[in-house]
Amino acid sequence: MTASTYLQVAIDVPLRRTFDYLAPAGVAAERLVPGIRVRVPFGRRDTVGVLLAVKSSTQVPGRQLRRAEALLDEHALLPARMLALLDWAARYYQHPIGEVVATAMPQWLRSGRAARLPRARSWRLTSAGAGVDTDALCKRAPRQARLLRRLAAAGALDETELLADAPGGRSALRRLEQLGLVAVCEPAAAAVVAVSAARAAGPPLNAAQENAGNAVIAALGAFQPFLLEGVTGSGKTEVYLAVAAAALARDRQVLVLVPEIGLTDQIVQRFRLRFGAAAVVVLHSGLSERERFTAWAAAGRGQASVVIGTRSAVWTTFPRLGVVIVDEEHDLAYKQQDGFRYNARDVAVMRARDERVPVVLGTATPALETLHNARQGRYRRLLLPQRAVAAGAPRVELVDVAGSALADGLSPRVLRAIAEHLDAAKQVLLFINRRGYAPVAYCRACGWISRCGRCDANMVYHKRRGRLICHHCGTEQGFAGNCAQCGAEHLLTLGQGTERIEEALCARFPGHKVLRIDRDTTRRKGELETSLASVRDGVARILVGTQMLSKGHDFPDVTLVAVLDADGRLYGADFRATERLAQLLVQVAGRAGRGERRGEVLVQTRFPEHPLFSVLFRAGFSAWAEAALAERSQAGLPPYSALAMLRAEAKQRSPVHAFLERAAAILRARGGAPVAVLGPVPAPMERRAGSYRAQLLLQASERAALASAVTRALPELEALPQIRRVRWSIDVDPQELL
DNA sequence: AGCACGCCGACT
DNA sequence: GTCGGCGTGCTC
Repeated sequence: MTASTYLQVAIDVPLRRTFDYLAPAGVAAERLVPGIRVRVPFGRRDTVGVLLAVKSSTQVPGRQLRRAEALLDEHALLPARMLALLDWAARYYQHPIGEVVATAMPQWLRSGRAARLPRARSWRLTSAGAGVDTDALCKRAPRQARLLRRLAAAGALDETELLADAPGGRSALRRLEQLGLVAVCEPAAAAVVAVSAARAAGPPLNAAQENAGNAVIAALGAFQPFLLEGVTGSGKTEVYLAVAAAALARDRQVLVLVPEIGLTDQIVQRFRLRFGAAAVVVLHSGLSERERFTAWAAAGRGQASVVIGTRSAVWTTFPRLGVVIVDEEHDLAYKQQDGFRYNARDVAVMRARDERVPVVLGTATPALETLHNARQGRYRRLLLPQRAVAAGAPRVELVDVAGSALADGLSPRVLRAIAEHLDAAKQVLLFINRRGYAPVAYCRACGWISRCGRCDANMVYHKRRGRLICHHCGTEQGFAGNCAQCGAEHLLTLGQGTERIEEALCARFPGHKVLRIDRDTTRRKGELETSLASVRDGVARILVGTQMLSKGHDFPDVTLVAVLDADGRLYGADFRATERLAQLLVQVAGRAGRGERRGEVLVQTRFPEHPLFSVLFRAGFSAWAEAALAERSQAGLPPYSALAMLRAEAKQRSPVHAFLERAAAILRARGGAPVAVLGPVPAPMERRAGSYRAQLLLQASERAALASAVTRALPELEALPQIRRVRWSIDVDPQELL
């Protein structure tokens, strides 16, 4: 080891720099591979960092340099390409490199644990196990019975495949082993998990699906983004499967991103059915650390063919990535809303570029940014025009509720329609974007309202729980209908949420099962699946839910969809509010009539003349989007400009503004003419969870000008004495200006 | 983010 | 007299 070898290390701290170390004593130079983990002394503690580069010189004075203690890996956990992507992401999102690198690694590895995978094992029945009456066992131990049946059917199975879709399977398997009913066998003895021809073929594609799939398949091996536009039911997933099959046939791996956990299950099942359970691994926040590491490592070693995951799965490493698929690319869930505020869809595109592979952005309602890229020719547009199952587009009707007093928020027109569809033995879906019973409680006697003490917001009445709950900070208090101030009874509860709608429908349509689906009814694991099952098997007739119901799920017997509160977003403060509403309305309409019967969509609004409705429902989403893009262009808003938001918050108001005022001065000085510095202004909900919040919006027509202004200004901001009195963050490409 | 140092208030 | 409050400074 020569003295002129320095390790440049990323450490998981919120500092916008790296740290140099001497190599551990007695380590061969060949082992100093960028992408391995190193254990290093850091301040007064020890921590795990990632080696970014090996250098022959350093700016750090010799007396400050310390020696790394140990190398934790033999091979790079993060390959050079991933390190380059992370470096880009840190600069693009103006976020500390150490935290960015940490994002790309499971906690299991960040904490310094060995990167060894548990050895792949296979299981077989013992003779005792073969003699078990699984029907009898099913009563007492259904999970064990299920595993025994699988093994009986397959002879022997790889552990991954055995435990796929088997909740609680790991402990059941352990128990079976203890009982001597199953045993580990050599992998060679296990049935080979072959992707049989029949399995890989899938159903025939229609012409549009075929064209779309072929266009992507023809692009395999080079960078090319595709916008796959298809309404709900047009069969995007079949295109994904065809593309994945082609990539797999070339011995390439596939990354599939989905917006949220709830949507992984169904897509995972379709991929597993097609390619075999062992080929497909899942990555989302519902996994244990061990499971997450196992899945991540299986991808990194090329053992998993397909990774399906939520936002953070975009950082999975692959030795042979072949294609990236981003489902529902417009979804806000791809944007991380705290800490390292990346957008997984945008990272996916950059990732595909680095890896020289195609990326497919699928949606019925493209984000305006994506549409703009397609119009500029940067993305190729693929259309799936018709519904694969042809029932035709649903009929949309606006229900004018201006000036009419509604019984529990339900107009006579909507109630009539519900009765009709129920009589026709169909199911009904109602959307209201608010949980709880009523958004506010009010005392006529003394004027008291259920205000949250820590937020600029009202506390929502949750009747079933008998509580008032603030949806912004979680503060709760008991509420039995009496005024907290004067003790008066029978307070008014104003407005409606899912709970009240549910109650009203139960009263009006006795004999029809009403099912409410929102965060309150699906809090525990598996509850959503149970609810969805009772919709599909027809037990539930009326569904009331928040927008979590609007996504992805296929209910063939739902023929009526009603949106009860579209107006909230019609005049929202955020310039993207109408984009969200347009996307929601189209997605929601897609829930109606996916079976053979034509669906009906009712939208309650006090502004039926609003142009959004006429354009959206007469001319369609594309026409609306073209108009919206023209407006954005006029106003100089994204995608025709770049935005960044500097936010700050503190327990008192004054330090927040003191900091942002100083920051604004610095940015105005450093940014020059191309960068507009707007603010600071209080956040739209200034007080939240006891903190005062304010923000500074930066806007420039050229992204590069904005980026360089921020890059130049940040060191000065960090040196401000006021910065220590606030919590602050920078958000590049903010999705919500709130 | 941690973690330690340092200088002022109510307690075994 | 000390335990501990959180302001300040630093991390190769």
